[in-house]
Amino acid sequence: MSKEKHGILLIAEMANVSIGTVDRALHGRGGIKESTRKRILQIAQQIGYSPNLAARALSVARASARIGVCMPKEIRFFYDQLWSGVLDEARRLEQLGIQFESSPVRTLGEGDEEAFKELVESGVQGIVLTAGSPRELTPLINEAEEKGLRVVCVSTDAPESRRSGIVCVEPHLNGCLAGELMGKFVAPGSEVAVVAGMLSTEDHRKKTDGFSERFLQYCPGGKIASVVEGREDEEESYQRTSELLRRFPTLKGIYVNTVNCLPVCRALGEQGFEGKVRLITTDLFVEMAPYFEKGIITASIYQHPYRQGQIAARLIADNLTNKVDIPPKVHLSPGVVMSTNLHLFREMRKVEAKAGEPAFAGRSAVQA
Amino acid sequence: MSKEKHGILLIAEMANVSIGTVDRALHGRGGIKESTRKRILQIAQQIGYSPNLAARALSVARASARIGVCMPKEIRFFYDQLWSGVLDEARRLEQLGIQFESSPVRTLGEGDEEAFKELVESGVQGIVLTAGSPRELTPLINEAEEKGLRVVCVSTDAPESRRSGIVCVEPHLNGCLAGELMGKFVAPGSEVAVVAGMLSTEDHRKKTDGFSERFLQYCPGGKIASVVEGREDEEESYQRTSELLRRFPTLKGIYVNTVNCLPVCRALGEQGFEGKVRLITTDLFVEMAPYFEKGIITASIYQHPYRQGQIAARLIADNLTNKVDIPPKVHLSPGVVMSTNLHLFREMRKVEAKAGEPAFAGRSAVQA
DNA sequence: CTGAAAGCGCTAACAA
DNA sequence: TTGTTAGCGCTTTCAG
Repeated sequence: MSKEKHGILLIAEMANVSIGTVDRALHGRGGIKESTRKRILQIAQQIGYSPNLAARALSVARASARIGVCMPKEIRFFYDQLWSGVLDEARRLEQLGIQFESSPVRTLGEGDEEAFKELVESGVQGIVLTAGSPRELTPLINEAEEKGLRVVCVSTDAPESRRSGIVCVEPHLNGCLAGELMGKFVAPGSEVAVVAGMLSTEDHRKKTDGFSERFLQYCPGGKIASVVEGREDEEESYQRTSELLRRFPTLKGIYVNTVNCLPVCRALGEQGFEGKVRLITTDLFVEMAPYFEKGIITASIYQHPYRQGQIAARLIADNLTNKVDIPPKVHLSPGVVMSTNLHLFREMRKVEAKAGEPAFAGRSAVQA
Repeated sequence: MSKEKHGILLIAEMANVSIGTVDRALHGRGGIKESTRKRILQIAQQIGYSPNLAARALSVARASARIGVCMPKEIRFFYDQLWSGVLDEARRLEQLGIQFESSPVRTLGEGDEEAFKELVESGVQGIVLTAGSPRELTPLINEAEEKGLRVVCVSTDAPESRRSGIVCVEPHLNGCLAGELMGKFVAPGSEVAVVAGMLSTEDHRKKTDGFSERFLQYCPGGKIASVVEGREDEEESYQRTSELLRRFPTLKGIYVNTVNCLPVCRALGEQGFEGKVRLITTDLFVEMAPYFEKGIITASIYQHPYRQGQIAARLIADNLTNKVDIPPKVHLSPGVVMSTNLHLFREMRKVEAKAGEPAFAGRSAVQA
């Protein structure tokens, strides 16, 4: 048993030819009689042949494909998860001879043009990109695509460009979900507020719009009392929230559509609003945990950063190795984090101090 | 150029040993002097060695790991998604020379012992299993594990067995999440009810318990008015729900913890309870869509069947090819389906008829 | 037009 | 304790 032949060799035997000939048939190379090629393809079809990519990669020695990654290298929040997703997937794809190359940027939108250019010049065939400055990147992306590179945006889009695909949770939908939830959490006729980052940011505006739209739909007689800008600043967010609570003492809910929710939690807690105001936040990181437990955060809208990274990497790899079309849009459904399921998210895992281990002790993580 | 030596061979030459020795050092295998191991690791470190994964995959996949799949072949609901997850992943893993073999059972727990035995006898090295009849399967699983097979349960567990791992959404947690949601949806002091399949089923009982526990915690003064058994029967579920609504006209919420929710929806709709009773269901399939839109279903707890399948397949494959440990438990966080994000779930996708295409033009799907 | 054979880097079984 | 060697499945070159 288990002595069965495989792949190309099997086909060769079935067709009574050598593996060289099979190879020629399979690759449409010249120097083969049309009839034998037909016969061979026939057989391949029939046994459902599919090539062993590892073997191929090994044989051609050069990587069968190189993929570049251009994403923010921030170590906290969201982007670390996004990277994990890409890297975990990269590790598996390396077994197929696909190489990944990274050209990280410091923070979203900071120097991403240079980083992108660098990748293009290094000759990669595909790029995973968080488009921090879409306007500036668009021409570069178009140029790259023209040259035959596949560009897949992840998390942050460059919608006007001709990128091959985008993997994200739509901001508008993100807001909508928060709105629906809020609408169902609070009593009809309630007043709620939104704490955004900066409304000038496309992303935050869309979330705010989505929220308002859906909230009003699901909360009869409800009202958006105010939309304040926290400007991504700790202190400012805290102040503005406090002010908000003073101005609208009967407020029933707050939606924070940026990652910067801790100041809001603090304000809510210190001023005795816990339990009185439903707080819906965005994204997830360890520091939020205590606020879930105290009941200050009612729910958070989770964007699956790890999965986004994973999917983006896969899309490009599949396209490059198997010619699978890249779907123009992959829109994930956001998750809902509540105190019950909080501990199941990757972000809540204790960072286990992992002693340096030989690079080769292959390990691969699984997302939860 | 390019005539340079690489990898393990390079190290071997630098250390004046054979590649065999290098391999031993790198893998912490026995039978090597501590001093030479040190020296070799030293060098590896220094030249920044990283293994050629393609080569490794090729070398190790020689025994062509074979993995068996034993899951219900039901074409609707949940299990079709579970299969998709496994099969999509299988397709990718086949590129690494891993073979999958299936031994489907008709419905959960029906003839799974035979199916399982068959797989074991066919000589697979790992099995993905939905343990429909855990009691009966346990000895078989133990026997298999004893022989060195890796058994990973998915979705339905055999907790008493020595299976290598389980991938699932915990039923208890499932109920808890529903309970927390319900507790936050309805006003304090509300009465709600549970429609279970059969309380004799472990799974349904745990869900019911979780729900009660959390609901009472999050809804001050709340009460579980009744727990009825639908017994997985259309008509019976309908009748019992109607009766329930008659007996408790002020009911504020219902939690259906089985897939069989349509009769409940019907009852609710026909008797004019839409909007008055918050309905939380379990799982997702197309026929539920209209009820979301009409506002009859407020939310559904989603168990990510596709992902469960995917992960289970990966765990075994990683273990077999890369010796990665199988985590004893992978507990996914259930998703929350609401009308806003409904359309983003796989279950809602139109089934596209795909014409047959060359087997080797590999295609692979991506989950959303 | 077709066959034979040499690797690609790594693992594992067997020798020494 | 270490070295040698036979593959893994595929590409590619060189002979027929």
